[in-house]
Amino acid sequence: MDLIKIYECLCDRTRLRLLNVLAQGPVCVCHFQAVLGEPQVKISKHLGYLRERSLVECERHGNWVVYALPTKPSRELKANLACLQDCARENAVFKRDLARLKKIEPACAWVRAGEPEKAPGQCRCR
Amino acid sequence: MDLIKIYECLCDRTRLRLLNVLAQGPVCVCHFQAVLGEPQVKISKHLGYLRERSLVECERHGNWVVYALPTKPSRELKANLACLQDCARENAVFKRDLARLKKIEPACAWVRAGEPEKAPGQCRCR
DNA sequence: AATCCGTATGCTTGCCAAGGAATATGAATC
DNA sequence: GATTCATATTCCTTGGCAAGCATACGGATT
Repeated sequence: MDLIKIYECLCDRTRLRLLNVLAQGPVCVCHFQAVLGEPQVKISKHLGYLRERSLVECERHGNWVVYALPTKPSRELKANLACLQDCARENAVFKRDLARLKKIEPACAWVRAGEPEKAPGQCRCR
Repeated sequence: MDLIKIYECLCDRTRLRLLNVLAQGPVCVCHFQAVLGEPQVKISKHLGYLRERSLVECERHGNWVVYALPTKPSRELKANLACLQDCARENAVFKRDLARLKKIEPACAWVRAGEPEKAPGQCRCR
């Protein structure tokens, strides 16, 4: 049952926040740290958890690792992510995260534009 | 976050099967045993788990205890149950359960009709 | 009151996940 | 080649849940 694997990923607060942010587009790990305000280990471990279970994909560009939702999600995953989006819309925590993401956006424009060669020497979003 | 409580309930195979069956209407514990083919303890414990977290409600009629989905589910719960239904549609295990439920239906018509006084002296569905 | 039936609860064992501290990796810069 | 930066992994402790066995409970029947 793939469904269970999905629900296991969804039953943690931190992972829900990660997925909610990812729904806006690809994001680099340091952005997650800035947006969620959680320690690096925590973020990295949960991303690893999601990665092992194919709920996210990642790509390395130099020092930076950019995470994104799967390009070809299963029917079940697509349905549940949509449902999550629906539920997140009215949630204070999720909305706050998205607000912080927006503030950071200028610093990570290169990610959104898919131009890793424009990445700055040092992270400027924290 | 109520959402997490919901997902915690959904990340177990047995509980998913219980909820899938309940989506068809109220069901008594002995029916679950017959439909899922799982031991009584297992069924009862998972129903208890769901009950504590308000994903199901129950009502006692003599020896029998009839379980049902909440009469007034939250927005989040409603959305996720609908999503589950959507995902379950094409799943072999879920479909098999519903087929077994249909076979048993005559023996538990009194539940569906809301007529506990017509319950038989002994359970006839196992 | 003794018994039977359907259902629930304690108890134990084993596993897995979360969190944090320290450390490792891989890539870039000096 | 040594250092710096972003990210990942390891080790450890703690807590919670699944499963099964035995037993308790509540209601009906005799």
